[in-house]
Amino acid sequence: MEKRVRVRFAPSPTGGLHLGGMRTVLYNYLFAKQHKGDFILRIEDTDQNRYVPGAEQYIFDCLKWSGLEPDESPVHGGNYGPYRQSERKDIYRKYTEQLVQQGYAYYAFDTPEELEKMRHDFKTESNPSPQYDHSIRMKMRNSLTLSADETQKLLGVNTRHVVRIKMPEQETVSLKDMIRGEIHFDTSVVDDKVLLKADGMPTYHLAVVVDDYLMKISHAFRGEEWLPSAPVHILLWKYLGWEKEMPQWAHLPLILGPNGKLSKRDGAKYGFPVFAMNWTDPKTGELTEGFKEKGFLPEAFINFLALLGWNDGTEQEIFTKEELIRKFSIERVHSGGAKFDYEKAKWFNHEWIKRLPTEDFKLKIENFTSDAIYTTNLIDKVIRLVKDRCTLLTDFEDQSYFFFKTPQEYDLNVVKPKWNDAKKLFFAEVIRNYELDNDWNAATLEKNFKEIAAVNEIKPGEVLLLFRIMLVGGKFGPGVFDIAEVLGKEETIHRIKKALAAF
RNA sequence: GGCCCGUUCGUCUAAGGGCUAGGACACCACCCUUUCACGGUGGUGAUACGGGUUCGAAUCCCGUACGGGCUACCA
Repeated sequence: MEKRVRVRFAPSPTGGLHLGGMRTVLYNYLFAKQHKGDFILRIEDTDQNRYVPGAEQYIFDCLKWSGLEPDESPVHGGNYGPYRQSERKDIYRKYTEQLVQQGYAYYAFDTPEELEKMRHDFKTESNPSPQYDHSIRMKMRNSLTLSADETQKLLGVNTRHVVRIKMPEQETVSLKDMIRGEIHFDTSVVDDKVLLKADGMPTYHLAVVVDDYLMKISHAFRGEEWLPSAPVHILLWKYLGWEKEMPQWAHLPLILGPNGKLSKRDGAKYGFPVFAMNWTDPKTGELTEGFKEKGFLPEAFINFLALLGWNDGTEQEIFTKEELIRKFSIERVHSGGAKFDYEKAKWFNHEWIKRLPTEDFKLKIENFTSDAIYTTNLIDKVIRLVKDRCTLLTDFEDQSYFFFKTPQEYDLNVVKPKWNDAKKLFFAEVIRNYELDNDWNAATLEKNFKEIAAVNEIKPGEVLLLFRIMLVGGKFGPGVFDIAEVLGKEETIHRIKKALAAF
């Protein structure tokens, strides 16, 4: 049977597209691709209050950058549309009516004020948050307590109402989770969840069941936070007569921050991204940083995300997307939450940068490097020398600017104690020697440099560091003769002369 | 409060009744490099606690503690 795996998002980045949400996408994607099935994205536009302009496109951009594009979605289309819930209101209404007729659900006319009063009146020390459940529902205004005539009258004049599921008393609902095994719930402690809201839009509980059935979803993986409402969904599958077609469930563990669950705030507070890409909230103007703009490769992003709660049982840590598709198994996903470690995430990125061919690296750093540097003819040579020193793509310019700019200042603290007339003469000789050099490669440059030092009875250690300061200004950078080779004869000699004047 | 989920080095994790509990990140030391990184070698460091089952428990069972989630006309 064909596998159809789906993930759902609210059109609001905070509604699920942080690290945890992205990992949910990733696991759904890997499972679908492994079984040659379809990966389906749904958009949860059931709550207009949560809708954020531009968020839907942003979600797709993030998936595209990560290489996790869905096969079916509101923007990609498919044979099971429409894919937006706001366009499926009639469908939800129809199944809701069916549930009411069969006695599995009921109309509730309680106003928000009445609900609030209920929560206040029934609040006790041992029950701080009373629920609309079997013990309360007969004390409220709904089609269970009202006569049929009264109910019809209220409905006839379009009284605002919701439809609630009628949770049975003292039944045990069991769920078989692919990660956690069998889980049991007592229906007495689950409340009568709203299925259809007063505005005619479904809640998640109704939509997830109706959509999954109609769209022939075979596997549904979602965050652990959904576990408590799973009995509602299972009962709905049963009540609607679709139990045999119910998807297989897996509830993924949470991703935690430095203290407690990972939040958008953690990112700002500890200086690491929690979103795949930069997001500017159009309402507040607040910017949340993304891994992309921070200088991460998408390959590294999905690699560390996949390993946050899963491994293949070997000691392998670096996986390509293709390897992940091949080796992923939902059964090996952990049941416990995982704390996000930014240092390790950076390590993954470094590993991926080291594996990147220089031509690919060059393409990746284009947006992180100023034009003045990127367009020089030295760039390819510099990349070869500097690439492996970059942990983030943004590191490149810091690691290479001195190739393109003659030092204006020198680390004189290093120079002073070593500087004397003998060194001055030594470098004058180096200049003379290098001026005659037609080969200009690091090996001969080093050989000649050390020969001159030997002749002058100077230990190479006495002058190597000075040479470095002359070329780059400080104690940093790749091998000093490699730098000289890339700089070229003219610039190298120019820098020595300039430094000689400045020391 | 109730319900549900969870707990192995600081962090991510391996070990599914049987050797000195293995690896990675981070940290430390040494080597390499007369810079800083990379790299190499080594080191510090964990089965939450208490019972039970068993010849034998990180592993199975019970309890406790701790952490997390849910408890909306949000997802």
